Amino acid sequence: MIVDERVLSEAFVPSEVVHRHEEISLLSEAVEPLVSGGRADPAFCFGPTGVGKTCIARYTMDRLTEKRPAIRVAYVNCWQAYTRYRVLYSLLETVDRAYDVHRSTAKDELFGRLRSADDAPIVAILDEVDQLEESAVLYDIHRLPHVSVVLVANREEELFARFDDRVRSRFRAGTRVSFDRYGADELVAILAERARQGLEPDSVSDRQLRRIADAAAGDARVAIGILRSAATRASGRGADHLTDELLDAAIPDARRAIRRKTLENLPDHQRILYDVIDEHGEIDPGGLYEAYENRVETPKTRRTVRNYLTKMAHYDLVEAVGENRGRTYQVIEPNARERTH
DNA sequence: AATCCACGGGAACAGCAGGCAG
DNA sequence: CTGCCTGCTGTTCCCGTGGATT
Repeated sequence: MIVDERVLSEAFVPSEVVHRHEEISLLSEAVEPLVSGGRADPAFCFGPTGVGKTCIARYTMDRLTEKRPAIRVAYVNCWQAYTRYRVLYSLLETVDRAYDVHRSTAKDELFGRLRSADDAPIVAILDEVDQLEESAVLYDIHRLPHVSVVLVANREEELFARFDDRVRSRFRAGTRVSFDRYGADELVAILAERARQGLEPDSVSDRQLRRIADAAAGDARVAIGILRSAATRASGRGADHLTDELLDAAIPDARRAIRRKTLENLPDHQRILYDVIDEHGEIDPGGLYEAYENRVETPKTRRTVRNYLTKMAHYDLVEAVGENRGRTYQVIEPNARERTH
């Protein structure tokens, strides 16, 4: 029943984008100078999760390289590359200058390499850029005349709050493209297109697509996740179309699956912290550390645990309620609506 | 007023991977 | 191959800040 699994995956960039034409043309305009050999101002994509920011950024840059093939596009996800070193490394990697770069290459060496890779313009898409711990790397990149950046993040205010002063002033100019949540009709159109490309004809009805769209509440990632999960189950039992029962199972699944995946990727100690918080529902920092301490053989220090907790709060896994003395921690439920991440 | 508790920045430190000389 | 060196990363130590609490 599934024809092409990639079409239903999260990283898939469709060759034709449904909706978002306005956003695409704004973004294309911003990078247009590159076509004629100029330099583009920084561009920003802002919006909540699952509204197509990353997808559109990639799509638009793909179209750009069609116009001018010499342009190299580097995609960097700042969840993984959150230090200056990793960002530079990741950029070099996609630009193909990472050949003999190794772990022990000095940062300035990496930067120098990127600087000398100026035979063709580079567009750096920095995804989830609000996860960057050293925003100064943006300033470094900005100084390179042959590198243009597209920054992808959730909210402008929070992003700029994390910047240091130099970066803030440098990036004040630039094109902002903001993405709103999809309406149900738009989601249905997106799903229909994915189903057309990824599934056998008639394996899912319009009414079912509508149901998925409603359940996803404007989040295309969740919507596609539901479709994928339902389709996988269906083909697992040899069915040639989706049944409503399969959908019933897939809908609550999709959000939880995303959560489970992030939890699985969490290092052990952080997982345990999460579990403790989850079991208690609400717990004060002292009690949390105590419980954690009893559960592992070699506990990390309090300071390290604080680092973990701030990190986990960033992932939107846990939440600190209150200030100073009366502070407590609790988990954020995956189905919490309208998260402010 | 003194003490407690929590937070987070910054410096120091340890572990590790890879380069390189012998 | 071995041992030393370099430099990133994660962890810890130290400490100032600020709001409770006694």
